[in-house]
Amino acid sequence: MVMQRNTWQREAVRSALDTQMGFVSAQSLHSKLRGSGSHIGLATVYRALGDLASEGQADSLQSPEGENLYRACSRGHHHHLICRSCGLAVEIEADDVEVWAKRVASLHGFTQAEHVVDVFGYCSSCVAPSAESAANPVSARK
Amino acid sequence: MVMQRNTWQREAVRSALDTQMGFVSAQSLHSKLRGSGSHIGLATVYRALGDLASEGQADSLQSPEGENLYRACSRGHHHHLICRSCGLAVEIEADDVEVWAKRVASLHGFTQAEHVVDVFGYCSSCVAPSAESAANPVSARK
DNA sequence: GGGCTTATTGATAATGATTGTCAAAAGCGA
DNA sequence: TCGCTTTTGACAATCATTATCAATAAGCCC
Repeated sequence: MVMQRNTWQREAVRSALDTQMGFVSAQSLHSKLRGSGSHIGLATVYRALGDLASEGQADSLQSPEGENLYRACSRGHHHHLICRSCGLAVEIEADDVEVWAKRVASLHGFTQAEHVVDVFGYCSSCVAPSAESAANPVSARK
Repeated sequence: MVMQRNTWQREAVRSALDTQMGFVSAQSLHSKLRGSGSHIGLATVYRALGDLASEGQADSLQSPEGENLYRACSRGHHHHLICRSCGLAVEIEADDVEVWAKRVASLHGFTQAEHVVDVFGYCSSCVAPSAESAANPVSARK
């Protein structure tokens, strides 16, 4: 087992993530840090975020555009309601869904089920862009 | 409006997708096609898949590794139970989840809610790799 | 069939996020 | 402080995907 060392870089990433409202990409967190004086390396930000995520201190998900987004979070498994405009994320309870996912999986003979459940929308502050005329909302996949 | 022309390439992609058990990436569909003689271009496969997806003739989702996966499918909105090993996908009904997602979204003042709900696991043919010893299952994100 | 117009193709370059490399720098226990 | 090891960071390397653009081929009218 490897000894984990404490570096100011790791702290910088952790606290930058803490001050963040919603989910952020590694790239934008890196530029924010650079913007505030720190000259931390990009690879380091990626590493730190990856570590935080695997330690359970951060939560990660993929944006519809395929970027990996992170958010500070210490609690266990849960899901999010994410604003497509400002990135605001609300943690939501989804016990029903948990149960449903497990049931569906075993019903079909699947084991070691994991699930991806996230809801995207526009929060009340970010009113939906031109309501009806939005014939092609962001990330319409189907 | 633009006129849509019928090319053998488009057909090739469509039928290659049809003969596919589960979800495939554009890349692997391209190599499959090349492997069977056709010398269709990669960009064309991407374009064809994108078109199929936006016409509703194909279904798309992101793998945990960040690739876009496609599958032939003509029905409306639904979700999948996907085998992490062989890619087999079972379409699952999730009316409860639909309702839940809408309710949660409006409960928090979110509008134009879309959701991502997919369950990954190992199908009965692909027994989970060394059951218990799997301390680090594929795509463990948290 | 013969042209004509224009959508489509495909080889390749470009992009953009993420990861690998490796020498230099910095933790931390002694 | 010393020395051993983990980390860092600049940069190169990957990898999926998209843009470019000249060459090709569909659909159509004759």
